Amino acid sequence: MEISGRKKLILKAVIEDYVASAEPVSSKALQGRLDLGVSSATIRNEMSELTELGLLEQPHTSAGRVPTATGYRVYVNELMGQGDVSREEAAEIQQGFDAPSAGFEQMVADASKLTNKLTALPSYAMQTAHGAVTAQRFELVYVDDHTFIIVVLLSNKSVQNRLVTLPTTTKAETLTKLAALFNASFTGLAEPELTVERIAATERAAGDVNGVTAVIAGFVIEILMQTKAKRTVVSGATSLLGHPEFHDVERARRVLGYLANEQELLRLPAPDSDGVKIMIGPENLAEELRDSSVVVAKYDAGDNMQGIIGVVGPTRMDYGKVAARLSYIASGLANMLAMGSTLGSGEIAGGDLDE
Amino acid sequence: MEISGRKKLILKAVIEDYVASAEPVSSKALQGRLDLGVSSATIRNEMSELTELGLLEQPHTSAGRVPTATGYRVYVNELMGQGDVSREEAAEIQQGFDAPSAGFEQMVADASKLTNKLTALPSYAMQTAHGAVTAQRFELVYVDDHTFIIVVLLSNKSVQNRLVTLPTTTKAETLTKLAALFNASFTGLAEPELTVERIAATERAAGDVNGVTAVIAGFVIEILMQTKAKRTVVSGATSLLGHPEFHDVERARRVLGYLANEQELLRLPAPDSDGVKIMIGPENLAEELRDSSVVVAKYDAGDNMQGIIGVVGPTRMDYGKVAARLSYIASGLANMLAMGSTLGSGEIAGGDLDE
DNA sequence: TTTTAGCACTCGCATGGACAGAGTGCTAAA
DNA sequence: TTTAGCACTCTGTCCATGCGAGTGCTAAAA
Repeated sequence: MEISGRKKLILKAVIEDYVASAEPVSSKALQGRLDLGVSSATIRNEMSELTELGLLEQPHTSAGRVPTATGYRVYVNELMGQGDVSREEAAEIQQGFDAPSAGFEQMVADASKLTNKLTALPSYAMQTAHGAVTAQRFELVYVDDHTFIIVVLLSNKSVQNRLVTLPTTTKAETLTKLAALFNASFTGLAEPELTVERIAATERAAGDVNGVTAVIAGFVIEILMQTKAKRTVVSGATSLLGHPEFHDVERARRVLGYLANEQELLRLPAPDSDGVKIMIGPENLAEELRDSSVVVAKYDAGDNMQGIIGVVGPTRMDYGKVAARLSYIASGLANMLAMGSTLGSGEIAGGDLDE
Repeated sequence: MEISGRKKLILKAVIEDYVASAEPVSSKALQGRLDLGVSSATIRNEMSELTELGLLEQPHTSAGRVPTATGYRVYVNELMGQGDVSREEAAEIQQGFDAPSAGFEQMVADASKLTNKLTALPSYAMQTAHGAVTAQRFELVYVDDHTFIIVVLLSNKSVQNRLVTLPTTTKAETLTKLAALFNASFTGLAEPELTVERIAATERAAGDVNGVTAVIAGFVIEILMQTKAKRTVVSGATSLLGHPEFHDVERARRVLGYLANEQELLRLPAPDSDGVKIMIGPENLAEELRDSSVVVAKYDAGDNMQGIIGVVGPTRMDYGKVAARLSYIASGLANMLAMGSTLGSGEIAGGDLDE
């Protein structure tokens, strides 16, 4: 389909006006706005054709025009300017990342909060590793004869621990021995490879009769499984209610319900590579999002770590601005994570030791 | 103020009818419901007096009656039956607690989810320790020359860790020595007692020139501070929208905004001892909750651990039922936590090792 | 003194008509 | 191809009307 330059200008103007005002846009309003040197009747004719092309629609016969999902799509693909991030926003983002945060999960959560703040839209984020997560290093910390701590360093650089209290007695030497055995036999293995046979072999090697080996192995399996089950964090779900399209409670509830469901969020499509993906209205597979839009950025923080961060909002949103901020935040986050994995978040705490 | 038995009966019936229907209650409806052997006119007279007493009110002159906050208060204090937990619900709660969960934080979060499910109201929960949290045990796990893990067992039985990566080299022996020094000098101390002098002393004792001691101490301080900053978890905020009083988006937004703010939630009053506290409408100090109610239970899980779990909802709620479920869940949670700290969550994972 | 039947009264809410305003679509001329 | 002009359509608001629910009051009954 071929659409004239003027039609494009008009479509762009309709969308930008509508995004700003939430009101159907009239031919007269455009005439004032566009300064094309043509009358409102001409614009009316063009709008009428844009409507036939399925890019605009009328809420009712004598109302102005409103973009359709297809209209937004054309806008996003061809017409929209590169949104930019203002100096103040960039500063705010920097500041958001400068605040000390404990561990990768926290950084991702902070980035999501920041996104919510800068877009006024609910934001979601999740971080994943390519391939399977394995244990890299085990440690068993003796606390007392009935208590010890399991510490596992995972291949995605996250550290997990469990406090174990048992009725049976476990000596410090036993733990030392077991930790060595686990480090020898179970590092680099993914969860399904921790078979009963291997565990039994370790138990024999340790000369363990109390079943501590099995208990520890159980926790390790649990940890690996929980890490495999990717965690999603959602920030600022309530912001949705600030947008007029969600003043209808039922509609808001559908989307908020969707956001509250981690499993669903995981199924949202992500960009193929680094960059931003935009899904407009009915382009969303999820029924609940059919009248909303999703903008999501993917980032790669090296070291086998990657993740996505996105927002959900009304189809009437400033896609350029949102996409720009999102990708700015995503790359900032990627930097922070990459830095964290080489320089250590030690930097952060080391700085202000004395207060 | 003295109110007759019949007035009490009528007040109770008005409240229970209104809670069920969300519609103002008429004298005729009560006549059918109560079977007092009196006419609607008599009931009307009583209702009129209850209105003068400030226990009921009329939305408009010719409407039925609706309870006031004071009315609910009298109901809660004197009239309401002991809500009970059905067999199915008890089973569901049990089941909710049986699911394996990792660590105390997770158990509390699960209990909050369960509460949300059983009350259809947003639920919040937080766990605190009496007095200051101190470190009980330190461990430093060597990963490679530039990487190690700090593991701290806290007095509230939670284990925290940090992965540290430094540009400088730190040998395994150094870490072992440092861990011993930290265990000797810093256990049992609260955050403000980790003074610069003590840290410097440890640094000298360790012969540390690279500043690792300071980095570790920094993390420990951070961990203690974060633990002191109590964490609140909120579940099912969206459920609020299911109640007709929150079909007004602005009103819903106020309360949801409040719930999203951890700092605010921390300021909510808690019951003085074990038991349930109910705050009705304007009894709430927080402006945002002035037209909502809060029901909150406190539990004590021994071992210096205690916490609260509560719900926020419309003043029109079934206080008896909510309070009963809440205290049932709270005591279940207390049990689980107490068990966890003696028998170990080891029990949980130990069970199903082979699948 | 308390209860009750009866009735007038009030108020909310739904319905329908009238009207103004916004914006379009179409036609005929430039 | 553009435009001026005009008829047409649809929304939103206002007002009047009527209905129904429920009360408050009064005067009689228990």
